[in-house]
Amino acid sequence: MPELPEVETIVRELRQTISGKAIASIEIFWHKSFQEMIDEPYEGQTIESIHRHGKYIIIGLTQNYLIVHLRMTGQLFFNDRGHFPNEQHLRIKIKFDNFSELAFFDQRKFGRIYFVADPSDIIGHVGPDALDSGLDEKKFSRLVGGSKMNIKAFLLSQKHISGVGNIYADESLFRCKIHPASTSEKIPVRKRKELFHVLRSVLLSAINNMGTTISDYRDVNGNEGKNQSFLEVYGQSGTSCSECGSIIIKYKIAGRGTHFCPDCQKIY
DNA sequence: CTAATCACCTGAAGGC
DNA sequence: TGCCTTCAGGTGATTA
Repeated sequence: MPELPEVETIVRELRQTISGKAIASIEIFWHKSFQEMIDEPYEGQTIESIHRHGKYIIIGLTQNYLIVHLRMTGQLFFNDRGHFPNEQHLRIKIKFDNFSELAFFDQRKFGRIYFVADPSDIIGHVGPDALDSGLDEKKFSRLVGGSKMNIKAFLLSQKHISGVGNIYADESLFRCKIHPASTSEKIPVRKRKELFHVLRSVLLSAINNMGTTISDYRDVNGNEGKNQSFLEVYGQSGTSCSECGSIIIKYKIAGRGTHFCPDCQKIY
């Protein structure tokens, strides 16, 4: 479900809702969802910081960390009433004082919350965040030029650049007029740099729109995003391309449903 | 290094 | 209505 803009939206809301709160207890309803990597007490530890790296949420506690990955259908909801109207798919509750709590719902059970001493235990192998201030067009171009993967697979692999998933990969490649099956290293330097800027602008405007809700994504308050009405290719197969009028098509590239305009997007 | 396939899970949608 | 197949915003392991 969530890619960088959805996770960023959640992180910003978590800062508003749970910063400074002390953990009273954690209730686990699906054991695999909670990976306790260290034998330390989390009770009494306070939420000191909340950050994001790619699609991972890093919650800094007094001594240790909670790392959250929502995978396909994970959701984090905050409330201060002590219960939810519908608790189907509820996997974990992090309870604070005075009945407030952060709940992790996850229909497909792929998501995880890890309790660790060091975030790099979980995200050490993850590449730079797509919005990392240390990443520039030159570094991005060099990363793309060093890969023989097709560009769709390159963007989806989190080890080169992290945070990009299926929706924003397709949208960025469309806006850049690059065919998703293009070999990364064959894309001209000029186009690689253009892709860097287009990718960032696609991600930033999705953040401004509070993320994209296709089916499951909701923010911490249960609200849907607004970015889905601005998609040009994702989920648009059969409609006409906004640039040339050709029919947007969908087929499997890099093992994923991939949407693009067969006429606008050039293959390298 | 890259590519393909399976695995992890549940539920919605489409074909018959 | 019911059964069967396919697909879904992710990623890690395994096997060519």
